[in-house]
Amino acid sequence: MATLAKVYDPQAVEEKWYRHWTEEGYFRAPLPAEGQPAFSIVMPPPNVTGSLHLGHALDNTLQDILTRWHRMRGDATLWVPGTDHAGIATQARVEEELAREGQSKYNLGREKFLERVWAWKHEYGSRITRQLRLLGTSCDWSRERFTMDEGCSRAVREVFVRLYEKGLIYRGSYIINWCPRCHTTISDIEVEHEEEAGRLWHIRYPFKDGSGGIVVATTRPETMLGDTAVAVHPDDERYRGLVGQTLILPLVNREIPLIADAYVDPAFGTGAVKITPAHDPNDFEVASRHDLPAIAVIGKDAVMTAEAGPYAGMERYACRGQVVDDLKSSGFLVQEEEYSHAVGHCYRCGTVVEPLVSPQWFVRMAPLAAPAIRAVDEGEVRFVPERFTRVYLNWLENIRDWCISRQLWWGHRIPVWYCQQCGDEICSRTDPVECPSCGSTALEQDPDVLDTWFSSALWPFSTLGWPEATPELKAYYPTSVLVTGRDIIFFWVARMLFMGLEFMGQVPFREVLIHGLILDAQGRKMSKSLGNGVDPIEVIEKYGADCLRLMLVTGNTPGNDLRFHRERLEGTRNFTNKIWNAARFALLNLKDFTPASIQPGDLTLADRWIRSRLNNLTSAITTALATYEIGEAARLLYDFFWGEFCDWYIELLKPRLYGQDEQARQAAQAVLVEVLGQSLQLLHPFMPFITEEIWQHLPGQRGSIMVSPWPLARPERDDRPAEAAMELIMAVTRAVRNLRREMNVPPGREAEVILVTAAAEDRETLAAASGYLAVLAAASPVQVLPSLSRPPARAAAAVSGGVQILMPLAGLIDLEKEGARLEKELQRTRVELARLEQKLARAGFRAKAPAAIVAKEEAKMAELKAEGEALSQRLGFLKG
RNA sequence: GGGCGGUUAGCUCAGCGGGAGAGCACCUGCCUUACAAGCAGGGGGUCGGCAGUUCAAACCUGCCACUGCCCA
Repeated sequence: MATLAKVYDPQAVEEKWYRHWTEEGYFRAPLPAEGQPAFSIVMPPPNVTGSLHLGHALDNTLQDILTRWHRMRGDATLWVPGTDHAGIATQARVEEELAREGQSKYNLGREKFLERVWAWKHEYGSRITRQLRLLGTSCDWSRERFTMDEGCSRAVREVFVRLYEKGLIYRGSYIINWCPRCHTTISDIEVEHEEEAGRLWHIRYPFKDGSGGIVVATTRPETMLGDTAVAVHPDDERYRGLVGQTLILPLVNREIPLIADAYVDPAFGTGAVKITPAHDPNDFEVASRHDLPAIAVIGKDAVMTAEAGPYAGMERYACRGQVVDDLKSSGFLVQEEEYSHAVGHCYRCGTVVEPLVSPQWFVRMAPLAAPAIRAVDEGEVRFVPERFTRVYLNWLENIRDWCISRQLWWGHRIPVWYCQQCGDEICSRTDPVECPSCGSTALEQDPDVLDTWFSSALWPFSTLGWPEATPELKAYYPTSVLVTGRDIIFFWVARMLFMGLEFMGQVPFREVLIHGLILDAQGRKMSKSLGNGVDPIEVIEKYGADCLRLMLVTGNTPGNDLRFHRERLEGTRNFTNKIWNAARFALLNLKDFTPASIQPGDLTLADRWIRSRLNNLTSAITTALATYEIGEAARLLYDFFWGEFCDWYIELLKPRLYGQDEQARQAAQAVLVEVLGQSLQLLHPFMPFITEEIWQHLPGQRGSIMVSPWPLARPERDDRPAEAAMELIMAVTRAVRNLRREMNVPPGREAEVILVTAAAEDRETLAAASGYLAVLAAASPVQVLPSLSRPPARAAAAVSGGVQILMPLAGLIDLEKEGARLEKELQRTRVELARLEQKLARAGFRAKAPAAIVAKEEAKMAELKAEGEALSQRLGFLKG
């Protein structure tokens, strides 16, 4: 048995164990045996060419904790890893690279460009999965998937075709969000709205007959060039009788009608709004109701089109300035005011999105959303924390059709061909060679690709082999839990749900554990532009993966954001070191240990106590993990290991380990091995590396801790009497330590202690524990008495746990100071006593409070009374 | 405008009906043969405000304030 180094060095062990686990095949998921419970998770796939950030680290730590726990419990456990092709992001990076070479995707051509992206993917595609390994993730790498691999691509194709055949996918010209910089559509949820300071321009549109006119207000005057109507609310008295009249659009002199539509908010501005069907989603809908034409005046580069007449060729904002100037000079501008409004930006590049009408592919959402709503409503899927249920439902209840086509090259190409001969549209599982209608071979595939989230939505079943009916699919679908950030409930969670229900007939997961975002120390989101990101790999190199994992998980509650403070890493680093040193202590004292079963007769009070505490802990951790209270579980482990095992139990073990009594020594060793070993098992899901390293050094252990059976709480181990006795001993110990400190007794010097209590049982406990008090508080000799006929005058006194503690200190007592100190203590008990008396005297308390509570309060009061009496007695004695 | 969080010790956060907690920071004393990344002791809080429910409220309800996020 090797001696451990004084300070834990994660670098030295982490790689070794990860390799060992991999080589042994522990991560590999078996198919469940008959009657064996199955547990499965699919990893939210990170961007294949991205790198690990703290959000991934948190997400995967949580998944790993659950996975390792279930594996130890003996479940057939599958955690599927994988990556996402991340259409826009990846394509943009390759385009940037090309730009640096003075090239563009256009002069390369589609095929060559895709070769470049694949090359890029192969170069960077394994970086993030390497990084995940450094974190310790125990996923089944033999089943690693990629959203554009053969299987996933086949699933995408199958889903598209089936939805198409069902009429749930359609192509049509609708208003979509266009990013003029990325040159693609983006879906509604990919638009980020930001409140911005802008202006509101009030413009008068005169009636055709030259009389007066209607004043409309707009934040985008340049779009007026594409106006095809002005709308008012049908019930608006101000415009009664005017609806149906014709207006003249200033600057372009087009005749447009005044229409009535309930969409208009009569309270806003003048109650009249200009309608630009081609450049505003709401106007587009109004137009479709009223059969108005759409005139596109802004093009895909955000430059004015030929339809904009004299403004053609101007950039949209330049045009805005010109339009305003022209309106001003021609007298149509009525008013201009400062105005704050929400402006849509591309989630990826931040460019202001341009709503445009364009032919695109859509998924009809209503029929898909309904079952997804029902599944959650009926509890087939449970969100943790529960409040995210509403977020999910609200979104699906107001869902609009999903625009799935993207004007990109990197992604799953839309499996639709157009016959150049007869114009037929062919959607097919296999690439068609000729038109089924006219037989022509002049077929052209739709140039667009699918939204990346389309393939991600299939992830829970595409990764398990769908559309084949694989054994994996049968065994592991639905997955047990999905662990993800609250920022992608719409993007991903909801879409997996409706796709899972549509194609598998079952929800894709039973539970959804939502965690918050990792923020910087100031509470800001971490972002590239702010430069406030923290690289988890750097943290792992400096502190170790166990530290990072524990830090991310402690003091965090499901769904809440977490601020990243470097100092907190030091805290978990110190805990790691504490574990390490407790293990060192154990190993130094186990050199001659021969494993033997523990004989109940050899157990001391401390043994019974720590085993009882560990038993309680085991059940608490198991419950906490089952209810996803992972931060709470980590806290309990920390408190037990440091606050009970190290601070008290190990101290009490020392005399037995160092002593001459061989039998006592062997019993102590046996309990030490048992308690340390079981603690390590409970810690293992949280801190896999250090626990494995120590486990391997422990005597009598075989195999890896990660496949050791999860400890079970055993009712017969609960030992309330031992816990009560230890609580008394600890209270007295603390009181003695406090007296020593207050009296400036040097730490090394033994001090005589007299303990007085009328309770015979407590006297017995304390008398038997004199050895403990000597070890813990250098109290020696210790006398335990029922009462004191001749109290020593020169002594410091305290009362704790119903026990009066006297420490005779001949030369060290200043009677005056001691009197003042006791007076302060007495005052404290009086305040507390008064509070209790009031509570017990309160009308209804005895009648309505549970009996156990009443009894507890009464016991407390009795104890406080006794303490107060003892203190006043002591005070009286000092004075007298 | 609608919805959801947060507001607890100097800082970061747990707790969420019956004794206000942890880590860090701070003060004091200790290099006690597992650990100074440590040990022991200590100070510090009208649990955002107001009202209500209850025998009992940091915890439940309502309103308000500040703050963050999501949706429109």
